[in-house]
Amino acid sequence: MVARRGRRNGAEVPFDADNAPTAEMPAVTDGDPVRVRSIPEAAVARLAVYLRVLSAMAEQGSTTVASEELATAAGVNSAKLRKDLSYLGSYGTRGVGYDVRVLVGQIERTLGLTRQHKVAVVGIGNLGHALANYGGFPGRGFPVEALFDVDPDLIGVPVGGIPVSHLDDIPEVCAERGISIGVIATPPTAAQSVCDRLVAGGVQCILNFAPVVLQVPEHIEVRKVDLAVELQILSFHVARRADEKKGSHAVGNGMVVP
Amino acid sequence: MVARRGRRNGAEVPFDADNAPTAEMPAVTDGDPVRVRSIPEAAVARLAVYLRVLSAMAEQGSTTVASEELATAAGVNSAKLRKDLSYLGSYGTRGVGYDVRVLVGQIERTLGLTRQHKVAVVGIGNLGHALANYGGFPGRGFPVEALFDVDPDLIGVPVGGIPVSHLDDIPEVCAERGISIGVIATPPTAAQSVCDRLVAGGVQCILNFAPVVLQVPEHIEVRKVDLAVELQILSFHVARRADEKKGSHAVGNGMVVP
DNA sequence: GAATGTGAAAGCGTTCACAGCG
DNA sequence: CGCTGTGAACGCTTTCACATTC
Repeated sequence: MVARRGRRNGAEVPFDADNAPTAEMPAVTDGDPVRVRSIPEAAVARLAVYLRVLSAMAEQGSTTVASEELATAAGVNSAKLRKDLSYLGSYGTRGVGYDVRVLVGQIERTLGLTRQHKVAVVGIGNLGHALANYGGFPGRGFPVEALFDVDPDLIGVPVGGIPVSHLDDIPEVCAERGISIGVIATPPTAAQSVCDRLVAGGVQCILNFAPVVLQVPEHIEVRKVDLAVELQILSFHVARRADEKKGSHAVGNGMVVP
Repeated sequence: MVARRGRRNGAEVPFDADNAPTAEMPAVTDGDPVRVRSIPEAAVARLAVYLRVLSAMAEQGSTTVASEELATAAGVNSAKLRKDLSYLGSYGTRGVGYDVRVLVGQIERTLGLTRQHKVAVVGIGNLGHALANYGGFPGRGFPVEALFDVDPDLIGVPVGGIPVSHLDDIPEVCAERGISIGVIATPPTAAQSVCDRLVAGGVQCILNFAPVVLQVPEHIEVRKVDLAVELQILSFHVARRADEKKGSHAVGNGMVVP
């Protein structure tokens, strides 16, 4: 996966390649004082997955879960899972497992999900439409509060309950409504300019669906979702597999081409 | 199940790198034509990005490009870029740079883009619709050749030129049409069952938009695109930043005290 | 007995810095 | 001289394995 990674551009920074995911915090105990040791970026992504699995388990009435079980459900191995959870602190009970609700709470806190993050979607084409209609976005906590497009026919039309505004109004509207996450679902040509306006509007993070490498200031976090890249990675694996005729030994499914 | 982790080797040629984890091949790679070695997964993802940038450059008439320039355009540093390209072989000219067209060709070949990969989209809701309408999918080479849904009102209706079939017909239709990539855009509850049927239909790779961890046989490659996870990662960074008022002093990677 | 939490080791991936070549 | 190609150093992740705790 992934693989991923967002920001970074700033061409020539002398030293300080920054980018080190560090997040430190004061200490201890439960309650609100979050204790955030620096958590590896890779672990953060998995925490979100664990959270989903745990939520499902909670709904089904599970109260505790062992690392092995949770790991399996999340598609990782148990050592990794325990290590990941250990970044949150020690919330398990030896010989028993983890309390599901406690863990849900801890992960939510760590991921900052106790706060709401208002989302703007830019580009109300097929994809933007789909995103806007997700209605309150996955698992709530990410309400869509602004939509933008250039198409005059769309301006003012409500999509998923929110009227579409014009691209030109991005900075004001975002600032006004306190948008913290901008989603770019425009054609590639518009993406950079949209991005700049989002930044101008005070947005802190950007989720970019446009196939472009965005240039952003240091302090803006960017994640990209690139369909073409995903498909090409899959294509690579298909090709690799096809060339793997060599392995000979009992590989299930032969399918070789001389 | 465990997250997969494939052995990866190169894409090409009779020779099969011994693919043992550690070993780099001894340097002896002389100017041989395309001798393969294993390409890191992370590099593969970037190759796709380089390819896009290079194609754009080619269209604008560039014939050669230096690593520094290409790297900047792709949002990486030049050392990484050169390393990545070196996995393809030596196609640059010292003191000059890379020939754009040659590089495009090499990357396409490595990514398996010289072949077509037929795509099926399952779940013709908002997102599936958007995907189906991408029409021939990003950058051609990934024609959508089958659509599936459960909704009786949708069956038979053409979307983006392809009539929608029923989920139950996934195995037959996929096998018939030689689908190699399945895209899952269904609600989470349906995803695993859809996945199983795609596999039964001979699909080799799956791109999963549903927020579920899919269980698949060893030989199937899965990539997931998870909106909720992306947003939660961004949320984490917002939270981290908010808590960062603490270290106060300038960016310099403050290793803060507990 | 059972399962967590974690140092230490093993793998990977990125960056450095320079040799090598046009 | 300029720029590629790459061994080697470095740092992040994952895995191992076991002491620790309930």
